[in-house]
Amino acid sequence: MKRGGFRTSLRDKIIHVSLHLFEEHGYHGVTVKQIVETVGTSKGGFYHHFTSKDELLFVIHDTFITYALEKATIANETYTSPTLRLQAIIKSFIKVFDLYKAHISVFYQESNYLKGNYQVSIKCKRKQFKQIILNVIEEGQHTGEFRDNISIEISTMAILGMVNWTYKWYKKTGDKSIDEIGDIFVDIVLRAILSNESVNNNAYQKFIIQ
Amino acid sequence: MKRGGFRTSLRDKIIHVSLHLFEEHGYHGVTVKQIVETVGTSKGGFYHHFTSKDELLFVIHDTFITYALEKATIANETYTSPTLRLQAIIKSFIKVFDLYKAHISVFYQESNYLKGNYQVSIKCKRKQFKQIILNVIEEGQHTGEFRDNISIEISTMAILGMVNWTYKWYKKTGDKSIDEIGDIFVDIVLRAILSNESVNNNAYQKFIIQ
DNA sequence: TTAAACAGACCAACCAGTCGGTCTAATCAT
DNA sequence: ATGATTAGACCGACTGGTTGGTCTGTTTAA
Repeated sequence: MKRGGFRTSLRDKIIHVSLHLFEEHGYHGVTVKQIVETVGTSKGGFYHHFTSKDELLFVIHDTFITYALEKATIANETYTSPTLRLQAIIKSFIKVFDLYKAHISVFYQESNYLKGNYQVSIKCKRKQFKQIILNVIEEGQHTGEFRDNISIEISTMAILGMVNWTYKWYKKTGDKSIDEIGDIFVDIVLRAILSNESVNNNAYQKFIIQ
Repeated sequence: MKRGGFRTSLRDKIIHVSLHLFEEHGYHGVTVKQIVETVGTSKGGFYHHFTSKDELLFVIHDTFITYALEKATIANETYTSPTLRLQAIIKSFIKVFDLYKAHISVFYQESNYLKGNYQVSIKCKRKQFKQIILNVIEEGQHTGEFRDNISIEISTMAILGMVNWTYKWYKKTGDKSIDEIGDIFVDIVLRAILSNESVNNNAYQKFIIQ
């Protein structure tokens, strides 16, 4: 049976199991022996599908960041105004948490253990993601939708921080859904960076309350 | 010569060196051998001052969180209005980054490797810190300074995320000083959560521009 | 028959922590 | 003042257990 076949392959099982083990105990807190025992396979099975434990860590990183980047790009291309774009990006990104919570946890906690080309590849995609937000804010300042008396760079990092940090506390069983959280984040961000003119227009109400 | 003497003790040297090694390579990426070689001491010297590598990690965590907690408490006690309090807390916290950037990096990247009582002790202080912000926002909503149509919990996490994330990107050599960054953060947060009445009062201008 | 999928014993390297010993400087007895 | 005593600071070879990874062999499916 080839990779991507109609039955879950051992490869996928290993990723799935490792993900949750890494999330709980950290990359270094989990041994390959533990992984194969939990999966119900052997060292041979593991190393048939992965060249190293490092590669497994990379795959986990890559699946998440690739997905997030794709969603952000789509959100960016779907809308034309910076306000709508920023809103869509934030909401699409926060939604990723429902799907990839475990990936993200591992991503932010273990990314500095990635080695060589693995690290280079991931860092590049991270940069692209940040750049998307940065561009939107810059554009919004030019069109006058966003106030321009605030640093683009710092605003971007503030937004990224606010959203990224969610991995530390978000739980599916919490009393706020990821959609509600996303709405609040959009509210906070837009209130903070929209220009006074935009706020006075219906623009603000329209986008926030939707 | 006793600990805390007028010359930097070996203990302090070990902490200082480990800090920067951990920051760059992660706790698991640094061996005790590397530490003692960099310091210019020996295994014996290391284990004379620390019972384990774990304890060293704990000490690093503890010095930072204890300091941050103390500063937040002071900021909280110095002012009476929630707006001023929140402003002071954010600014005091962001200032900690200048002093303890390395500690904070290690803190957020390795805290889940702390074991047993070490972990319990740190988690407790983290909770206290979060609670301080939570209380301020709650109080602000009661006094009417902050708008009350926004979740206290999510607002708190948004603020914490925005500020905490700074450890990922802040550099002393960057073109924004930590003070400027703090001011922007305060601006963003207050714009986002002040009630419309507060904004219309001079309160807003007064506090932001100071 | 063949090639991929998997099993599991095995290994070399590594690493946190130990332990007997040395050095140094302060304290004390004479 | 000076030799004896002592305690803390520090040294570094060594160890016991662990870990990522290998290798040879077996099963399975086409």
